[in-house]
Amino acid sequence: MLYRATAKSIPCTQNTDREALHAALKKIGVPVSFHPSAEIFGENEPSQYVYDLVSGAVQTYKVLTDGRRQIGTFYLTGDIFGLERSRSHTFSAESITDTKVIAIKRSSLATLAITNAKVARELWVLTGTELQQVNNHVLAMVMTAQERVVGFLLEMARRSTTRTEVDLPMTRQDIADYVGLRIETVSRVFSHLEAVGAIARSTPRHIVLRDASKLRKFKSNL
Amino acid sequence: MLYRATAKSIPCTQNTDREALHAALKKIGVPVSFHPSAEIFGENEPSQYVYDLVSGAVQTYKVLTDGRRQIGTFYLTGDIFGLERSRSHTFSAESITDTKVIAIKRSSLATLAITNAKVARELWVLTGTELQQVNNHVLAMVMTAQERVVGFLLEMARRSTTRTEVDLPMTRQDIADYVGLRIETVSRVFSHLEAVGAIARSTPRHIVLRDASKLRKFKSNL
DNA sequence: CGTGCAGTTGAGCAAATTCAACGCTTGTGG
DNA sequence: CCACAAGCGTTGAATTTGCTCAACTGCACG
Repeated sequence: MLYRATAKSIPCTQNTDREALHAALKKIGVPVSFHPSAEIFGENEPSQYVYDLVSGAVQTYKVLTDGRRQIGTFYLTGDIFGLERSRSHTFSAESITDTKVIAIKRSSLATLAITNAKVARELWVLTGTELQQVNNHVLAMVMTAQERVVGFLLEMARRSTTRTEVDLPMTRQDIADYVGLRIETVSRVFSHLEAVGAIARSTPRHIVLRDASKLRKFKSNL
Repeated sequence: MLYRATAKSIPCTQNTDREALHAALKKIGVPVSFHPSAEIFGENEPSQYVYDLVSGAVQTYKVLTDGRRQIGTFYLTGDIFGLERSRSHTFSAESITDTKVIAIKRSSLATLAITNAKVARELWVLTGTELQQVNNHVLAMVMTAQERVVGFLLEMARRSTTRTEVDLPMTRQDIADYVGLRIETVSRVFSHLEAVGAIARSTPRHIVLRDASKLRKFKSNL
């Protein structure tokens, strides 16, 4: 299994370190599979495992008392999730598609981190990257509907292999709950982006970025 | 100088650990003072120091290309800020009021963390708490204007010594830029809260929580 | 005593939500 | 194989929320 490089934007850490981490985790973890919409862990559950996402897609979320749902993060192939300081998870996690992970016991990981300094630092980098992403999420939340959806699309494209085509594993509802909009608003933005020729849709889930520069103009901020 | 306990909600760490950290930082750091609105560090500057806030108030922020400003966090007495994984700061930091800090060289802190395991863990706890707070910030951003402002007030009250009275060090603009609303909207919510008897204002900055349960009803979520 | 800044308030407007209907695809049972 | 129900996505019209623009107050400072 070859892992996609996900930490290219962090200059102080080589991709090789990340790949070394994946390799190390593979040795001490066990493979687990999930069907779509399966709960991987629940909010407030003790956080016993860390997960290395081999294939598929996962989202973390919280359900508010008014029934609304906020999605914290989408994780794609090569991402590591469930790594939390606190004893219990602050979000729930569920598979979006058919998903394969390597589940690593926290205790095993702690042992590994002690013996392997590179692994320890890579885990530290990982949480730092997570913090940075959540900060960006806050920034996204003050943008207009268009900017949020475009930002989401560009982010997904950046994380995809092709960079110009995106296969969205999640529903419109998931996207809406991620960017903090209603499902209809997300749909309208998609339609508008297609109408002005910025994107094309073969199916609702398969998006082609026809004009990335035009797309970026819709999301000039930051 | 006695430090206020800020980590009461984290059961696995005693306040004594936090106080030990403050004491240790005081030994290896140097005291620095700032006038109001002074830049403590800038976005993208190399992060050379970590700061222990002795008195006053500090905010971190980012300025977007459209001129708007997003405030990341408000730091009050006893908080530690500037602790970042990356080589350079992702936010700017400025003093809100007259402010005294202990500035600790990153390198000194690293040395200390190696020799003192308790300090090392406390720093880890610190960043974890930060991540949790930013996650809460994302949640806040999908709430209504009232819920955001009430949430902000309750949070400030929780961090204050009295719990029922708040002396806001920041302007309405700062609050607005924190919760992602316009200054007028923030002002209107304050006025409304006062009209229904949930709060009282002697000056615009001094808020008395007259009816905390009524206040909490405005912010039922989470 | 005027000037400037912080905060408040009002009226009209724009953006996103709400409510509702409808199309497309998929899967299931007759 | 077709009928039909269910889920996902899209679209339209009315409504609501928060924003924009504007005026005005109170206070601090020169």
